Amino acid sequence: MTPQELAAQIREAVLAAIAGGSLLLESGDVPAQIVVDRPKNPEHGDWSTNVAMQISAKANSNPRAVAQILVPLLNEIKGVAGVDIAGPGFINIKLSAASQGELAAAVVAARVDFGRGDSLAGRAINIEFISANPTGPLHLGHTRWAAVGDAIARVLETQGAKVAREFYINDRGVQMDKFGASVQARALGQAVPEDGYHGSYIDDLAKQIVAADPAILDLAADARLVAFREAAYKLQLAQQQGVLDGFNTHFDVWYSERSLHESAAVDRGFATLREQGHMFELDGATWLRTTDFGDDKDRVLVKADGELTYFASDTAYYVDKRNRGFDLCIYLLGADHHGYVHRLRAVSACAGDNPDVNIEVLIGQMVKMMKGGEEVRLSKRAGNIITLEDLVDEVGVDAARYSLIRYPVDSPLTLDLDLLIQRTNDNPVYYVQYAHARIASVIRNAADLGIIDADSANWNQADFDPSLLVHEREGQLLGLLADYPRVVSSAAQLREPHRIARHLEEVATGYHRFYDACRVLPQGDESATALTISRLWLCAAARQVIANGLDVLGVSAPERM
RNA sequence: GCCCGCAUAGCUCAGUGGAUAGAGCGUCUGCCUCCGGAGCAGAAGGUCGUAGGUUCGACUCCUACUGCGGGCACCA
Repeated sequence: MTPQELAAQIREAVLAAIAGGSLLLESGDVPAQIVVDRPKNPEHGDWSTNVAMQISAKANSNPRAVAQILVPLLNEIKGVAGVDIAGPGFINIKLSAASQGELAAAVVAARVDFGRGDSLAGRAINIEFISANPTGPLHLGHTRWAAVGDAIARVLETQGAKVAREFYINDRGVQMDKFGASVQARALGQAVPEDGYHGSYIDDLAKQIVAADPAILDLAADARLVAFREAAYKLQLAQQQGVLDGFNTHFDVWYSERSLHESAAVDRGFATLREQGHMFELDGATWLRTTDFGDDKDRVLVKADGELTYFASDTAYYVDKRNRGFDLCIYLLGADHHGYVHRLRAVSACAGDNPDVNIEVLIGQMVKMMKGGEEVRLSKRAGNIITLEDLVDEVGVDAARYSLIRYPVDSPLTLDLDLLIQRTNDNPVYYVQYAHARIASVIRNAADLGIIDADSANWNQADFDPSLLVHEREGQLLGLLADYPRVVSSAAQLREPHRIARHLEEVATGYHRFYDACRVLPQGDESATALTISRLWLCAAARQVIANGLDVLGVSAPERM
């Protein structure tokens, strides 16, 4: 029995108590979702519910008295082995081994679908992240979003949402010109302007461009600058795309700011805002009255000199996303952009949308890196850039992704490179992957011994007797596996994939503890028993949950390490 | 000045109103004739920044304060 099924049965019991007159309550007062949690203390049973405390006030009673009424009804539920009242009114439920163990077969049968749900079915979600200028390599802040943004997209997809990962290419404006001028300067053997780009990658780009087209040096000055800018742009964008591909982060849409302007999307965006009545003229400029919707000042769209602001692009871009059919636009921004939250929400409102429904802005705090006990300073314009590739070269894609994902993004993150470089269980990704590889090894050995087929898809469920899984640590492991779908669902709802990583670490611990206490395969001249088979089912279920969870994080689940 | 985030063990950090606040690292102590020791078991280590409030119940929600990080543009 899954906790979801148990919750539904508890709800039935409460409704039955109301119908029978023992609880003086309207059926509408019963929460739609009964909370069923795993108690921290195993002595408190397999599952626990606080429903008695939730409804006691409305029933004009106290929680323990309500619990007393419910206990006999809960005892009637098939698969429930015991019900206790504890503390202020918790109801602790113990399941029979058979009922709890059935879950292993359910997991093995569901395979990659275990943990998926439909709470976001039918939603079209656009999630925009990284959106770096194509003027340099991706740095650590981008890398955090590459890992977390992709993981959020994957988590949303587990709940049935149709998700588009989108990268907004800031390929318009003075930064591009500075970039082109910097590359050109290096190609001509000149010093890069003070406010230009200084990394050694600028020299590399210059060399590549000249090597591919030596005639570029003979162009007239104006044309040459443009040629360098465009050539460097193409190379740098391709470099970012290649790096993200290797990082297992694949975008569905690469949206160029230039194309936004070329496609008249800006005009369409302005038309929408004008219809809604929030644009106005002042001092020769065109403004959006974002203060109507909580911004602290109104924002300029068109400057007095006729130039569009960057904010105009942002505004048009939002309207364009909505016109492309997305009912929710998620933005992942760095902490240095947090001032944008109010104005982006105001844009949504000015366009006639509901900011609480159609837009969501998540802010990721800074990533710091320590090396040799000192902070490594990050600077995009200075040479000393810590890039995505640097991190991956040092620790690999899996460890890089995992160590960035396992923390919530709203607190600053300090990565200790010296620790991450060590391939030890200082980095929990190895701990989780090790559990997966260990299970794979056990099942491989079982197949080699002829006990069972190597592929759990071919196992016969009739051989599996869940009632044999009576060991305390088998029960704890089953409980952790049963809780996985709820963890995924809340991770999706809260846009917090780190919850999955943390749960996988618990599952890995649960498996290692089980493995330590419960011998799976026969030893010496013993032969396989029904218990051997049942434990192999539990192993396969644990392996499936770890594999599914790692997949949501975009991290590999190795058969061997 | 205003806005956003954070403050939990020596360190790095989990903890979506619930029971005795957890993990890893570090320190100390145990467990390999046998399925992967990248493992397991145990010890020590906490006024959850401070003060109020809401609640049957607060690390969690609200208010103020203190400290730390980041941000304020007709820049991009």
